[in-house]
Amino acid sequence: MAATIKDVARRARVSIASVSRTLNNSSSVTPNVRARVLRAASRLHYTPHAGARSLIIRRTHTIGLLLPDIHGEYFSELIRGVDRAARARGLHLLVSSTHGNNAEAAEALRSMNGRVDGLLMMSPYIGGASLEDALPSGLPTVLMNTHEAAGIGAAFVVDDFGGARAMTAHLVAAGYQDIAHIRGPANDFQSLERVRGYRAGLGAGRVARVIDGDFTEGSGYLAGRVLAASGTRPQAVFAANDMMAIGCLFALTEAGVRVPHDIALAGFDDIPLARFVSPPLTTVRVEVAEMGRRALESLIVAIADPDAAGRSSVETVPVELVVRASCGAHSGGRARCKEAGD
Amino acid sequence: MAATIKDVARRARVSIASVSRTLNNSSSVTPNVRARVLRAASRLHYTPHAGARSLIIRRTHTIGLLLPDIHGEYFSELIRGVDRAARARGLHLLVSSTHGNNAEAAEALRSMNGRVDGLLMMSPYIGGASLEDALPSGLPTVLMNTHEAAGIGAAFVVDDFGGARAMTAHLVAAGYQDIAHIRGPANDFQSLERVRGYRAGLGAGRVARVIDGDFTEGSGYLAGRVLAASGTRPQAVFAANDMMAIGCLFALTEAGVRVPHDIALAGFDDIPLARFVSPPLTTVRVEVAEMGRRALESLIVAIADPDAAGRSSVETVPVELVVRASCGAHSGGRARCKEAGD
DNA sequence: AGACTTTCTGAAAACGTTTACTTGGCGCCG
DNA sequence: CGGCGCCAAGTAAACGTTTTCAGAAAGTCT
Repeated sequence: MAATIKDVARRARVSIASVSRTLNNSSSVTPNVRARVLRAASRLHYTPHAGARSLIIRRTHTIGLLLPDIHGEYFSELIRGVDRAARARGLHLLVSSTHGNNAEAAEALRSMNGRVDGLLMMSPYIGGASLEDALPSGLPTVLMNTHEAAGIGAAFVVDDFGGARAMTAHLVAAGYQDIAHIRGPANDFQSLERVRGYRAGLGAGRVARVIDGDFTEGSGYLAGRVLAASGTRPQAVFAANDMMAIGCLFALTEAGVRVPHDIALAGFDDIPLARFVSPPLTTVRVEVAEMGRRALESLIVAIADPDAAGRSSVETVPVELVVRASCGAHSGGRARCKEAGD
Repeated sequence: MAATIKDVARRARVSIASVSRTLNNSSSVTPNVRARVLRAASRLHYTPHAGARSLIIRRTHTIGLLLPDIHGEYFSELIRGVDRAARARGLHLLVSSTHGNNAEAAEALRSMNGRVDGLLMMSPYIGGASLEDALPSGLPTVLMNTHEAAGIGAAFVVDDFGGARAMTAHLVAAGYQDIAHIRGPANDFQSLERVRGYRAGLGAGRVARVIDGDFTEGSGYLAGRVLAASGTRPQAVFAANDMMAIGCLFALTEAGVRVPHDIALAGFDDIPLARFVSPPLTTVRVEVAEMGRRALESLIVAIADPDAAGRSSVETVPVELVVRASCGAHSGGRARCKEAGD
């Protein structure tokens, strides 16, 4: 159906080589030939077949983006950062999500081979077959938040441990004795790091109290219900991500437990939503869009210089404590506390 | 670097045809040959080159997704809907954003030719060159919320007019006389439809009051500031999308104007965030993920049956009024009623 | 005016697959 | 015992490009 370069050549009464040359103005062609080709191409609505083209020039101008999920504000932000950087470079994005399933991830990897110039992957999932051998060999790859970071290529990992420790320490410093933690899934690298940070931040005297969750709002809600009904309600709750913190906030509010008056609350990630809930959520800011941008830049240099790709540098992405009203330790004591406005 | 089918063939001492046959188990091969091929393939870490493969089988198992932007909850939801449906069908997604720039869109379209089996496009931008002739001919396409919907293929358009009219009518029925509208950008199809719906919903007696915006939270904030400072403050504000409504809400709250007590507020889209702000936002629900899913399904049938693609059916996606506290007309009459939903 | 250089164009190979066609070996039946 | 069909495996064409190489035409210099 679609016109090929042959059709254009035939119509312009030239060889396909001349068509190619005019369209890429690679080497000089006679004005006459050029005009004929251009006219034929536009008449036929000719659009080069990018697949065939990339087969021979060995460049697709596409990079693969493999994420555990593409839903939610966290990944949306990440994609945004990657997309901006990619578009600035004239690159396209082939996205895929693995849903924590390593077999699916391997399958996605296979089908990306020959379709992308490089790969940006985030795979915090732990367990199952290693990803390393599923990776098409020779494909430049940059990892994000992946525990197998070493040995593949460049990698960026968020300072989950440091952030969680700092947040816990902050709550401790604010005077809370009994601080609970709603954790993420057990097979998630970041989740583990945050638990570790929480434990480290508690210090020696305090006892850890960890509630299971899975990073979803629903699991946070459940945890909140349990906490509200519990006889031994903690003084503060630190959720391993913002969505769980928000779910928890809803459960608490519903149960008549006021945040931060009755219980302090904190999250992790600083998703855009965090500042919109009431009270605004104290959290740990992760510049996830920025991480995406940097990861892409790093991938680009790895693509340009495949030899140096061996140096597997792991870069830590810093995080920042964002203190808002929900933890009760807010400096200014903002007037916009909505929980009183019933 | 990466091994090709030839390398496998050489190592297994068979022809490349036999390799292909074993790997796709298309026709029967001797157990002996089969074993040799499999062993060689795994030894060499062979992964088929998807680009070359799709060149000859004329199928990429990828669909292109072209959106004005990929940022924000609205598009995130849309992508989610498309992604789920695509992954259920074993398809990949090649995403691109146009940022309201039709030239960029045309460029993106060109480079998608030969890389995708079909195209899912949302292009509410009005003006500039028509998209119709930028479309690679013969590429199955499904449009969403695009004013040029006719003549290209199947299309889905949200009932922006109906939703806006219903919302305005709701505010009128709630007793508000003076209802302002914060509109979206002037060159956006949906934006225009919503203004039109607003005007229709006002009815005969009332006078329209339209404030300019551009669908961003910032523009809503500005509008809110203007309104709060205005001597003739309206009784209700209907923003053309939720993000502007939320920006407006912040400006109003900051200026000490209470919502809904002093002024009613409503948005459009029902993004996830809408129910989290306080007061929860009255809005018009658009099942945007569902639209994405349906659009993809529709695209799949168009791909499978390219002949019938000519029937350019335009399907209207229904919307639904979601009344929460921010418009002051909530059933219970009090602001604290929490709207259920997920 | 002849040889040499320059410039443009076309033929053909290459990219990595799939697949139609061909070959050759083997058993079966007449 | 010879032809016939069958089946496995190999050869080569095809997909739509880019690019190298060679050839031809034209211009330039002595």
